[in-house]
Amino acid sequence: MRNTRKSGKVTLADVARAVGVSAITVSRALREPDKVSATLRQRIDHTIRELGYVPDPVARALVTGRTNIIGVIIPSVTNNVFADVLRAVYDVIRMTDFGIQLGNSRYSLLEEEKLVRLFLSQKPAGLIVAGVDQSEATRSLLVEASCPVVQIMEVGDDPIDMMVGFSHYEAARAATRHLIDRGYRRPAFVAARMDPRSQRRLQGFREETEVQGLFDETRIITTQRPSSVAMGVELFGELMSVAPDADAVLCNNDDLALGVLFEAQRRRFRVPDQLGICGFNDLEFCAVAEPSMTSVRTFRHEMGERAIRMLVSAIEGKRPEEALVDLGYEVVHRRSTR
Amino acid sequence: MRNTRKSGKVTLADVARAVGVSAITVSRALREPDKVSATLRQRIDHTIRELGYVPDPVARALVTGRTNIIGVIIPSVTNNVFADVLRAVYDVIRMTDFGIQLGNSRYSLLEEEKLVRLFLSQKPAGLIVAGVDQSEATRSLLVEASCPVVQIMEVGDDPIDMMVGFSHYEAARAATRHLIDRGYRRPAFVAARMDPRSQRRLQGFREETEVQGLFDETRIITTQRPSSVAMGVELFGELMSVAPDADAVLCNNDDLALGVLFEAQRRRFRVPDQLGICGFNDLEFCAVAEPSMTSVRTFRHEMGERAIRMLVSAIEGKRPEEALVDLGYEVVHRRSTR
DNA sequence: TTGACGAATGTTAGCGCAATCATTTATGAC
DNA sequence: GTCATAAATGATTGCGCTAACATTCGTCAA
Repeated sequence: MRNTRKSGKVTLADVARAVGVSAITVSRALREPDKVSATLRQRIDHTIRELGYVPDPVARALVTGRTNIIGVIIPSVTNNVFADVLRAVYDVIRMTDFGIQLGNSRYSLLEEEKLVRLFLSQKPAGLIVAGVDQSEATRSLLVEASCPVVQIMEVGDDPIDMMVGFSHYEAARAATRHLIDRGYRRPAFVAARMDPRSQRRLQGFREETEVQGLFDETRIITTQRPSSVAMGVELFGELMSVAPDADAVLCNNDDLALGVLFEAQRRRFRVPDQLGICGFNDLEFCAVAEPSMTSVRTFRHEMGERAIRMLVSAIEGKRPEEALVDLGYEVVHRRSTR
Repeated sequence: MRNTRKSGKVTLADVARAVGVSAITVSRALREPDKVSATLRQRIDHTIRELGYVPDPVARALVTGRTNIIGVIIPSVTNNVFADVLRAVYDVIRMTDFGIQLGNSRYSLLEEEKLVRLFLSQKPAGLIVAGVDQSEATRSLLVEASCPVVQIMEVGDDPIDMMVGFSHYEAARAATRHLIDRGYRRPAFVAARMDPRSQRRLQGFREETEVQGLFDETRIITTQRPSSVAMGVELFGELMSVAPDADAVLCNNDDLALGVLFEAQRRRFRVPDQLGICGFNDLEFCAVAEPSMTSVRTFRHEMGERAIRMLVSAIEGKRPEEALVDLGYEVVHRRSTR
């Protein structure tokens, strides 16, 4: 009957009675120790430990109208990119007594909206959401929300509240320029899971190649299906059957790039001479791959860290001066491009 | 002043007043629709929508003593293994109105204990924790907990409550046997982040090689540092300097295996003839690597799914017959071993 | 028509805590 | 000693909801 065990709960009132003070004094000793005399505070602390009192966050939330839960809504839990951001979030909130409620919108605006409604109904202390492409309804929910909100992964005009990210368009454009600078003349773009960020990267690729007079629609291979290494293999195969003369591939992420690399090796392509490969995100493996992988470095850990710090500051009433942080990117040239 | 906006909250009482019934009737219409007459239920539903009433989960939790939050405590958010499990959890939970509070214990028993205390104080509906090696204090907290608990990733004697996983010892032993069966006579074991599961895999490797008279301490390379592809590269380098005659490597996970593969390619090893490589977990990339990677398949998605289903059933009062589920494993032979 | 019984709805109380305002107790200037 | 002032502590109230018990209504057999 583990579900029905009496918990023998110790309340504030119990502590107060044991110490011989009123409940509110114990409450204050916990939350504003300065406002309670030193000796009393000690007696209270001692009794709390003796009785094993643990504050009830639910009751506290009911009366204050706020929980100490920070909601984080991301489109995927398996994507390494978000995992890195999350890790940073945890590294920071570990020191605090905030908890993280994680929502997975699975790249669906509808599911995202449902999650935002659900989270907001629970009175979160703050919210972190990925991207800038919320539905109108979601957006207005967040604008009206009575808690701070940070959008991450991207930068854009009119943040809902605060924002930390970088320009996917610019990053992809810089990577494309890199390929062209390295002498590749028939660059291709390969992408899966065409979410809004991927779309903007494609746009960066498109415009840079157009400007340089090297654009060719047939060298753009995309799919809505989820991204994976295997998908990189498949899409590269498709590219080779459609545009076998492509001499470089800008991949929408490193997983795809790894798949392209494997498949290129299977087909005995000489990388980087015959085929240049550029990934996106610069996951840890890029540096040690064989050959090492050129990629666009993004500052995911810093993104998570900045986001959660801004959020916590805002929760505590100290809004940051800059509501919009652009962390930039960096094209890391390695041996998969000449 | 987005923090102080009046929310103009609509309560149960408001709905009740508008409909002309008592609050409890509205409450019932929401939670036990059968107990309210059809016509009244319709009027109530209509008014709820009209007024935009949203139940307050905090108030509900205060009076019922339970939230609808399920706590999940894992040691790492960047490890793909846990991500796959999490994804399954979300796939199931999406249909329900449970939320997931995710805790990251960072492979520390102390942090895990802190998290369990924190989570339990918040009256979760249920708890999922990774592994079977909780501290004594954590364990007794969980045993005393007034909610169902599922341990995942491993199986072991005396579950705290319920358990879904597999035997890491047996899986590693089977992989070792595979290497030996394939004719490798000087197998090595490479591992990072020696958590309890890694220890048990090492034990499996050790005992199988001992039984077969092929054990050699110098071919065991481990480190406490976190696992990564780069670490695979490094540890393989170490192995080669200490035991250059090793003819196969059982890696503690696929990331390490990928690192070993890259470094082996750099050193012009012929895989699988000169060097066999076996990973662990059979991440998606294994099947499409070049050469494709032998690995031990583990059923991570099913693990998450079973765990969350068992948990939700238990929350609803229907305990599963079998409290302990062993999902097994499968050695997948590919071209990285002959 | 009566009464009995189940279905439908209502009344009361309180979950544990903190906001608000009220009171008491030190502290120190003169 | 007196008074003003600050510091420390307390009483009351209610957050929004549901458990437990209480009442009313409708239906149908005799």
